[in-house]
Amino acid sequence: MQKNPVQCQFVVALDSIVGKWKPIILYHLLQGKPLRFNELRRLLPDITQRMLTLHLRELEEEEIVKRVIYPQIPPKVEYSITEYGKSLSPILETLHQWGAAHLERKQLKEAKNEQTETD
Amino acid sequence: MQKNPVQCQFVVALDSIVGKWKPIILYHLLQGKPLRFNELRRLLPDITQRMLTLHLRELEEEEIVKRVIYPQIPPKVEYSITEYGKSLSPILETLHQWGAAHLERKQLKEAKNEQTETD
DNA sequence: TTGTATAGTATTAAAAAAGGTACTGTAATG
DNA sequence: CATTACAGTACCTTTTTTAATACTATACAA
Repeated sequence: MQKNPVQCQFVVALDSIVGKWKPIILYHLLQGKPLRFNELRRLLPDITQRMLTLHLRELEEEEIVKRVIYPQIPPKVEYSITEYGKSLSPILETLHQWGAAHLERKQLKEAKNEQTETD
Repeated sequence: MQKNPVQCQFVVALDSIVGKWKPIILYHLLQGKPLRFNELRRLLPDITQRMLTLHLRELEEEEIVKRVIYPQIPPKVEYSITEYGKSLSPILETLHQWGAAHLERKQLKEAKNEQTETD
């Protein structure tokens, strides 16, 4: 990892939200309702337990996500967004909007290409 | 890559700016001045030619960066941000701000820990 | 007694990303 | 004549990320 100070702020921010599953985990947790481990699994049908664990640990480490263990059997663990984590909301929002526009643009272009090909 | 529609917009947006060097390449190009290949290399002292080429190609593919070849010898190629690429500006800006705050927070916390340890 | 649900861990394998080094061709410079 | 600048490409290795599978413990239900 380059130690370039200019890059740092971007990288720091991106590290917190990048990862194959982090954006969607955050998306769900930002809805506000705490979610249990298996609830998250069901919301991300293709994630493996290992990957979910790893990403949640990273998010917890950065105090973006809070992990609460209820000492019961069978075990219960709830994950929720922290106040600090909520500050990511504008970033996610901006990304989502840009992504949507980007997709639309791509699709328009593809449609145009198909048209000129059949002309 | 998960084909989850909820994740798509995030992933699409992130793909355009994520990569070990993309944010800093974009940062420099967003200054407005077109940059030559080797100028970029000098600005990113640790990047290899190969990595710079690959990232620039990806950015070009997405029409975020424009590549102009001047048929001279020695060759001259200029990279610049496109109008479309400029639309990434708010994302980068938001990320940069959040990253700066996140770093500050981390440093404050470390300082606090050191203090309590020496108490 | 077998199976289910819970929230994971451990181990190994595969795939993707990044890095390192050498090499191209042409012209100008020392 | 050797070196430098330019903008890369080709080939190979290392590192990182992701995936797959099996396993843990406990309690409850059929």
